[in-house]
Amino acid sequence: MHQTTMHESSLPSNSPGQSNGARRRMLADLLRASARGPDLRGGAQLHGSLTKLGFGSDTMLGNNLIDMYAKCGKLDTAGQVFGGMPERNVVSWTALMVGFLQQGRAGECLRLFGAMRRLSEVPPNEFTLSATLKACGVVGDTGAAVRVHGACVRMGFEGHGVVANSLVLVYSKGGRIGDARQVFDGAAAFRDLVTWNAMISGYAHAGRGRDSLLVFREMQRRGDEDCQPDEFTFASLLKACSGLGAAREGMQAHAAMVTRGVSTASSAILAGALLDVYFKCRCLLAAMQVFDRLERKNAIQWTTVIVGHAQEGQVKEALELFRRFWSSGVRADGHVLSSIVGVFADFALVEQGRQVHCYTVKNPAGLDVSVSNSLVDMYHKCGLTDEAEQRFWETPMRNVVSWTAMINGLGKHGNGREAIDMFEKMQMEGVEPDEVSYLALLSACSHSGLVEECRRYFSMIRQDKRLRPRAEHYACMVDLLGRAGELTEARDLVATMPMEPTVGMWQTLLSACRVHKDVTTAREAGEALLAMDGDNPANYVMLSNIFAEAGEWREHQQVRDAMRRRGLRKQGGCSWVEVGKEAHFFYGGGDTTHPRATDIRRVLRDVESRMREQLGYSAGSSAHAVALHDVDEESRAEGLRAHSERLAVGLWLLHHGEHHHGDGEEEEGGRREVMRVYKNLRVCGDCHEFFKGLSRVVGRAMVVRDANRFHRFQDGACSCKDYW
DNA sequence: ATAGGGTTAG
Repeated sequence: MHQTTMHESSLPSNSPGQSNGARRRMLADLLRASARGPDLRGGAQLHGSLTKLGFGSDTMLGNNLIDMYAKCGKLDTAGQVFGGMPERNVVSWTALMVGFLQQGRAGECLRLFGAMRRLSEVPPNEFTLSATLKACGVVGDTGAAVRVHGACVRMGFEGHGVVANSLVLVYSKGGRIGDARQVFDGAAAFRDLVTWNAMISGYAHAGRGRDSLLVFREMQRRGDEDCQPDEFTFASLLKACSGLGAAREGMQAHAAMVTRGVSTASSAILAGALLDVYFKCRCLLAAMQVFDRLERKNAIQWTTVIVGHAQEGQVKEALELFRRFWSSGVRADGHVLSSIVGVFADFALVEQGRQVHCYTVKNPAGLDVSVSNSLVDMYHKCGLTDEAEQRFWETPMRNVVSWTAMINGLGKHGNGREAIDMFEKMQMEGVEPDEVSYLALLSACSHSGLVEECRRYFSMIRQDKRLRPRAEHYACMVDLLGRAGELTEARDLVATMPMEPTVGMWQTLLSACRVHKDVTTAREAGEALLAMDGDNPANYVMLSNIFAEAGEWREHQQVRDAMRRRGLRKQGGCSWVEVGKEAHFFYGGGDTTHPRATDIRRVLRDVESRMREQLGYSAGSSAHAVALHDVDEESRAEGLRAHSERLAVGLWLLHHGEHHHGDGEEEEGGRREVMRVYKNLRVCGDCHEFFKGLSRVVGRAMVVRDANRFHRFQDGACSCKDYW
């Protein structure tokens, strides 16, 4: 931070021959400079000098002192000065309020406003009211903001710029975008750049990117010289583009920034918004160009690039960036940590997540309940129920999110009864369920096939006056009915529910059609799905597979052709495995880039021949494999051997020397380590068969997490009952 | 004494 240096010679006490009034003004100027610094030492020195000079009771200088101490983060001292003043005016009150507000203590700012109204005769001015409105926004009390708005009108400040700007902001943040617009329109006569920026940001915040762009264009069209876009304008504009996924507008905004000389160096937030827009628009190269050029990178910018890569499936790059971030020494806060743990959860990178867990034990951010919740979720998604539970019970101040993470985790592993127990315990601890926790519960019941319980809880949400079932809750019921084989009822629910069917619902219904081999319903659902989400290759793959498995080769081919005509390609499979605290990635179609690729193939052939001898297994002979690959038998088998999930398992076996001794030795603590492998898509049916046999011949449990669920293989069987 | 921007767990 920039420091203002104070020289002894510049102190007024050393400048004889000045009038008292001139000294007083000079002290005020110097205090303002110390506040800007901020320079506490210089400011405190001035405090001493002005007392010596007999200005101890001066209201203006007292106000300057309050401001200076507040800007230096010394609110206690600012409060002492305030308390010791013989006469306090509106500036004294406002300076202290703004001080609390800027130090993030909005509640105290509001209490101070209350005290001012009750205990003093001093009327508030436009700055007092503006600070109060902002504080209402920070504590999320829009109702209080409306009352303050009333006070503004009564006192004749409504039209004042500062007040209007704060009103626009507090209304748009409080979800009352219509009221914000009304204030904005009413302030047409004295709009300044801040008013425009407030409205642009308000629309962006409310998810109304189009309106945000329109207000920006209107400002541009007027071409007012005082209203040329600055870094604040561009930050909000970019946020709007990002929300819209509007790559072209985002790039235009970036270009306009460059021509206007607004650089990413002028604000870290602007740089962050620019990164965000490029990631949302999937322009990773452009994003990284911006990122690489940043001289100083903050934690949020690092998080944006890490999460941005992960969301594009570029896990390897995300991890590399995380490593760089971790060693850069940039401090991470709770938000950053929970976002990053979220990435590890999505990709089941438990060792990476543990690293963060260890860090949080020593770091104050570890106390953040959101970090704890994300760790609970991560352990569940990595299949480590015990560790998730331990972390859950260690969480202080558990909230509804903590409980939901547990309900969800238990549900995903097929422990529906335990999930219901958790839901009941949560209510006994006085935590009210919300929509998301109900959703977790429904999904847990559905996964465990608890049809009646699921129906019961579904009707409970409808009875709860606070809550309303959303599309996801209906989707869950569709899933449940689909799994139970009640495809007609599922189809009827989709047709009669009070909202439009979502893409996810049709996908769920389609996958149920696959399990229950219902080609008729599949045709209908498939048609609706492709009409809504025709750019997603996974939909074509699912539908064509259903036709193939039913022997409807003509329709199978039609769907494949439609997909090709659209220029869509099946998303590449990718699997990974953690060995030696390092994640190794394999891509579909015979990835030979791993340094031990040859050894891996050898190990897999080894195991396969043992499976053939002991269990009569042969690659590519299962019904799904035959249906899915319309090629000759030998190349079909070769293709399956090249599947990424098998290569990942091969590396695990190689690393643990497991293929040499079938019974394996006991590992530390007498517990045998479980093989864990992850895949971005659904595990292929033939690999599923392969893993069953494998768990038998190596005498070891394995957990495979794919895009859909967990599979636990043990002694020749899998925990999931509904896999094709 | 003077308003404005980005990330956020289930």
